[in-house]
Amino acid sequence: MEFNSETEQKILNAATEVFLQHGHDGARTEEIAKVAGINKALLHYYFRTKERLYQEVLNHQVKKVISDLFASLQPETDMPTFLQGFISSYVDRIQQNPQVVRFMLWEMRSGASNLQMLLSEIISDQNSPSPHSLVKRIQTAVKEKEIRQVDPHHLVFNLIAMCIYTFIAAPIIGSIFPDININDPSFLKRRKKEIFNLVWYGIKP
Amino acid sequence: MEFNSETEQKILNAATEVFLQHGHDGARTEEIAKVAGINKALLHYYFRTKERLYQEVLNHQVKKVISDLFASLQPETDMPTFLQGFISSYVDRIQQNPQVVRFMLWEMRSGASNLQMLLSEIISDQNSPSPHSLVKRIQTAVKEKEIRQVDPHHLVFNLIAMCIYTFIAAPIIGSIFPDININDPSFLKRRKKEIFNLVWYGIKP
DNA sequence: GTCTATAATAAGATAGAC
DNA sequence: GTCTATCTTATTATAGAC
Repeated sequence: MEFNSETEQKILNAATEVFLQHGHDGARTEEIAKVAGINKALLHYYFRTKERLYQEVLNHQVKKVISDLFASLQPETDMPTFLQGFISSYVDRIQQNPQVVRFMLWEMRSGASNLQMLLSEIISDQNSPSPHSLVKRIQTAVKEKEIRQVDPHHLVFNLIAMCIYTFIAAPIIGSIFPDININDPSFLKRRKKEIFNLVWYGIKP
Repeated sequence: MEFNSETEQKILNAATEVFLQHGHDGARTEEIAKVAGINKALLHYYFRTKERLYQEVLNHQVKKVISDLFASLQPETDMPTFLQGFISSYVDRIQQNPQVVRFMLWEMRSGASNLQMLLSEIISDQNSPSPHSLVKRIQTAVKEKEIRQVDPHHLVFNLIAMCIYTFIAAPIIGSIFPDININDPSFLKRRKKEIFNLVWYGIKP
């Protein structure tokens, strides 16, 4: 197991910051170098091209997003607790780092075959939890009449959608409803509660 | 009232296509010219710079997205019909043109002050319907106990989130659940039904 | 109005000294 | 390993003929 040199890591961190903010096309290697506190030449020394550096960042971020998403699932608890836990921890995570989602949704244009493969790999790895765990927990709940008849996939989509939306649409929301402050703790609390209520009343038997 | 020349319009259409796909930074004026069937020089003749052309496109698209979103609201109908109408027409619109939403969410980084202003303008225009109409319809429903106590803003966020999500996350969803085809009519029908059921059961008194 | 040719600049990548 | 200086190429923008 080889460890990255400190410099390599500094470049990776800087690249992550810059790529997440500007995307692949908007990112400038010069800015990455500047943020890392080094120069372009050294960047090329470590990563050869902008493309390779981008792939490293993308790879790492995608893995992190997926595993973060399902790391905190507690399938053994009853449905309301399970939902509340998922919503709460997921909203917190997104709020702490909304850029990742914005970045992924943008860069994932249909036809990004490298990403398709990357995702397939991650999902098929049996050790790590996957969206399928979430789907399965809901399927079980339906079968045991813990909740009403509902399409598990669509419920998963709906949950993720609601947790994500306000944070990636923050600038829009801010312009349209000036009195709402997305990052205010009271907003967060409210948000979680409203999502949970809608979903729980929406699916309880 | 002056009308755009045919060529000007061809360039605008091409620019829209290219900017929506690649974003501001990824778009190339040469590609725009090619798609429009003209050359770069003519593009500059009409729009002077890439920046101005971009602003035209952005301006037009943002206005369209907002007005489309609320054009089909029918506040006079009862709540279930109202919801069903909104969900159905909104999902259809997004599905027909998911790129616009992806583009807006991406380009709206916090600090895009030109956009903030643009949105404020559109919203404050009393003639056109705004998100506030949707909020108001829900407020009324709460007041008249047509639905349970619910935060109108959050319900609006939730509705929009669910309608949008699957379409901008289509590539991700495709990779994780290979057996789901977002553009299949049966998926669309299912999607609308599941959103409506979750929301209606979730808010009925 | 529309084109070809070209200038001006920006950005990625490399050579070579230290 | 790290830097400065430089090359090469891509991209925006303009000049000038038709």
